[in-house]
Amino acid sequence: MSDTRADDILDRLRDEGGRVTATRRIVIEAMLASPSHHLTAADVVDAVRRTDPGFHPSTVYRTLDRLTELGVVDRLQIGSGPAVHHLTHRPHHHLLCESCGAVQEAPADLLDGVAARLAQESGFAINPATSTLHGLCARCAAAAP
Amino acid sequence: MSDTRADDILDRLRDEGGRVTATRRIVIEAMLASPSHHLTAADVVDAVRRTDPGFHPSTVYRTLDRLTELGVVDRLQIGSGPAVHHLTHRPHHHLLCESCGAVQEAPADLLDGVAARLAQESGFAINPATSTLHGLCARCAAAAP
DNA sequence: GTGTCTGCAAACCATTTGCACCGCC
DNA sequence: GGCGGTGCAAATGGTTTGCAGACAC
Repeated sequence: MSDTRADDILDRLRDEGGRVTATRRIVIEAMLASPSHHLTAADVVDAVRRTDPGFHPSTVYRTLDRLTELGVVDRLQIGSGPAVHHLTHRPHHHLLCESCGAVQEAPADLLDGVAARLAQESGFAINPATSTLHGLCARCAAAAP
Repeated sequence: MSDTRADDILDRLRDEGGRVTATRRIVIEAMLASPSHHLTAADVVDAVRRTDPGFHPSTVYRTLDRLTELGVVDRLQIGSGPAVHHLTHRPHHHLLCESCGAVQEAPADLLDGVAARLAQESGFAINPATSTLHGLCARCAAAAP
């Protein structure tokens, strides 16, 4: 169940010297329960307020910061808009549609060849978790010329 | 000379129905003269104010918008910070170092294979001009474990 | 009890917008 | 002279911070 998963995360948090609070449990459970896998801070606030109205944005930002530090959450800056977050799972890349704003996942090995080439040619080491390719999703590409 | 290049750009601007003003000439010349190829709006304001103190940020934003629309300038959102701009030249990708913030250019054909694979597998069409790969530059990768 | 979290308000930064005036075409 | 550009101030949106009280450990 997701409770188990939430507990695992909270245990990790405690192991790292963090404190397990009702607030944090609610945030993590909201993220686990969310149908979308790419939540803005505002999305999290909305979701959490269903359980606990009077919840404050700054708390979400601080909680997400902490969870990101901990490696439990990935934060992703897409375009100039708000950052999106998701619980860490298997590694993957992201594709952002510049027309409709949708984020989709791409296979983790997508950039392996590119990474090898870059490492050799320039020593640059790609970070798959935060490298987002921009472009047009299939739907929008079909709609545009 | 850069004057020639500035004139070319201003001519294109006029051809598209825009107006050639002293202000815009100054902005373009400042970008041509800048040692860095990746300028934030604030950088442009600073550069322009050396020629014309009392210059206003909103004008820079509007001018950069117009030039971006025109295809003369590329705008690039790197991380959560301010957007950077450069005059359009040969197509290329960008590499952002997540440690030191440096932006470097990568060969235009870097993602050709990836683009072909994505197009085939999911119909997603990469936009090379705005796709920035994140990671660690050679210097920072060597410094970190 | 002590150090971390939280609520709250205020500050922050990059960017956008509304409005009146100015000046290119 | 008409429309697009500019100066200016104020608003916006996302995020961060300072402080005082609350709570996990």
